[in-house]
Amino acid sequence: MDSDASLGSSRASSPEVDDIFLHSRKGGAFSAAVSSSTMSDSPAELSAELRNAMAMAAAAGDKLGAFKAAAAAAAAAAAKKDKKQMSEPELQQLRLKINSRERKRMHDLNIAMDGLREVMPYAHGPSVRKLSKIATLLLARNYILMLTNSLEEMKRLVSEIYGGHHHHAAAYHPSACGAMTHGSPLSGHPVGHPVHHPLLPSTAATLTTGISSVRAPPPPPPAPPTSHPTSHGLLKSPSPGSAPLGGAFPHWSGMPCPCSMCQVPSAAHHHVSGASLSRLSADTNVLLQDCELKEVPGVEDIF
DNA sequence: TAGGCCATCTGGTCCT
DNA sequence: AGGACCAGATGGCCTA
Repeated sequence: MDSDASLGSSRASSPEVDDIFLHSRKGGAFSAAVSSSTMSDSPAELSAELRNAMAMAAAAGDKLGAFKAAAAAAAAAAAKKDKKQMSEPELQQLRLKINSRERKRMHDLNIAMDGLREVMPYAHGPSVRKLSKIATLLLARNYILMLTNSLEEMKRLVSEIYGGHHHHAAAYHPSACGAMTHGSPLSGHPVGHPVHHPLLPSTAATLTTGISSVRAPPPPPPAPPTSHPTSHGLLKSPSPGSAPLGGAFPHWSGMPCPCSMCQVPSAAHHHVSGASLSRLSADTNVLLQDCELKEVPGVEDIF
């Protein structure tokens, strides 16, 4: 049906997104997200030849598939000739085929972006605006840095517990996290780094399988925000019944909060144009809802 | 209404 | 040669 299926990547370094998100795309959420984009597959200036092909194919199937099939067929025929020798309709078919590929590529990119959004610790739900692409990327970067810091901190603590040397103590996470403001030395640090640790429940599995696991139905309304006193238990497991990193983000009680206390050092700051800051700040406010932190410390603290 | 975000088209370049 | 990748242009939609 879909000629795009035959237009798979030819690069070994480009894993087919269908493979990665196979199960997810069978669900409704992704499909809806992807199909929400407008498909202008029927330009007004279609050649009569193409319209005929489309009409014939459309009789047997859906319009988009028919269109793509016709375009692919024509393009395949046209491809045998030199571009300079191709007729106008043939060039048009080729152009349509290329456009279709590019659309698919961008759709795949958006699917990956949605997958990234799903594992990001921010409020999900129909009433919450989706993170923009740039905000998603910046948050993801920060999140990774945060997890990295947490991992190092845990390594340090473990070495302390087992009588190891106190190497690079306080070198990581010099913020208020730790013994200072979070009640206990361990509180305030997120669970979820993909490295299995004997003292912690393995989260590697959930992190990796969450990507390809079956996507849950459309996200439920945002989970009740968890406040600091209860949300920073380091060793807490995900709440029962929640799908770890799949579907709507289950708001792990141990998830890192994006508040300024838990943010990475300022070295992680990046360059964001002033014009973008207002929008990013707006997006950031969504993140802060999880923490019940209404004061926005400034975008620099988040991104 | 301006600005931001996004999808799409398009031509060029790079890679396999 | 074909396809992936990239960036610029364009137009639509939405929000402050």
